[in-house]
Amino acid sequence: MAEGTGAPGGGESLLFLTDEQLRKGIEAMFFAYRAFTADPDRILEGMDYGRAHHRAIHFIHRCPGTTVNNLLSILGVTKQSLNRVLRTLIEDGLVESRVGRQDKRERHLVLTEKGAALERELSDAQRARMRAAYRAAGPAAVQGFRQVLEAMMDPQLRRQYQTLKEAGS
Amino acid sequence: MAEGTGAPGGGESLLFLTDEQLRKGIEAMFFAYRAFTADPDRILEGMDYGRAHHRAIHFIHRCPGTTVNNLLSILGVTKQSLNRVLRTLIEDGLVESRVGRQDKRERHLVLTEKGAALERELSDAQRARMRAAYRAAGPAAVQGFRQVLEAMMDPQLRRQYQTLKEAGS
DNA sequence: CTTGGAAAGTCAACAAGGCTGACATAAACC
DNA sequence: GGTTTATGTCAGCCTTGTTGACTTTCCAAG
Repeated sequence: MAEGTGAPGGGESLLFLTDEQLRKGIEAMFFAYRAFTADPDRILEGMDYGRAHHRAIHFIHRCPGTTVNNLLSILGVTKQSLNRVLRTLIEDGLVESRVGRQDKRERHLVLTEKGAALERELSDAQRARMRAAYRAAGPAAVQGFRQVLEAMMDPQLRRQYQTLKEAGS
Repeated sequence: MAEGTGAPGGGESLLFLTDEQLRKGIEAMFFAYRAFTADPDRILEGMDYGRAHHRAIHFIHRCPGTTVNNLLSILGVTKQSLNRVLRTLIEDGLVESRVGRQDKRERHLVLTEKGAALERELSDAQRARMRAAYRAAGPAAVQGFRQVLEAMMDPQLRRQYQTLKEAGS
């Protein structure tokens, strides 16, 4: 509310902050997220897995040896919810659960070769779409894309994202 | 698309298309979408409504008088799924369903004053977050943000988004 | 050594919100 | 009159989230 000038020509225009522009951004997020999840969803349907399995597999791949508690805080779900997903992945031999060495209460999660193969299939599909979008939009747009997404996160989520971001290479 | 160099320094660097960069974009989408839906979810919890109700309310507000079929194709769910949501909104007096004049088979959906009030509360919260993110990132970043999101959509989704985008103002 | 508490697993029950299939009705169209 | 279209509805199923209660394991402090 009370957006200030709105008048064009005043040094740096604030026209990009109008409700109209914000609404377009909101709807773009809605439609883009649908597209974003469409490819992995398509691959997983038919297998007994869903989006929750994809997320677990993704982050276990990203953080090999992570504990259940750590995974819980990344995914933002309850342990009961994660456990159901994790159990099927372990039973099916996609994920291995190793008792911790120092702290034997902890379970360290890693993908098996079979799990890594599925991860590759899923992330290849998701990356292909992302790559096409990046290429079409160009490097400057990509930088802006990431800036806005990061600015949208709550500080706590942003910290988790940053930690992951730095952890990669 | 003239892939060309890949080598740094060669005119336009393609380093933004590495798997590493794509992964960061994917994880940014994941965390940002959580934040994106968090505020409306918080408002709706406690009321008997959920994210599905929010989506219906949003698009009925955007397209007043839209038919059920049109709403279905925007939301991308089955009529049974939408009907469950719509029925409660109509029963609770947030949405009005008017029999069509020309074609009496159609129902035209509009928000009541009560529905419009909830819509305002929800979209105010969502816009506030968006506005903060836009302001922090700046106009150039916002342009890139929208470009990448649009490029990510399937052609059919993009057409729906474009139609809505132009319809506004 | 005992005990408190953290980490993990499990069971039961429930809710939201997707889905399919089948069927009913009314209106429009041919 | 017969077919198609738009809508609504019933029943049942699945995934994925939730809470609450309880157990087991095991580190660590007293």
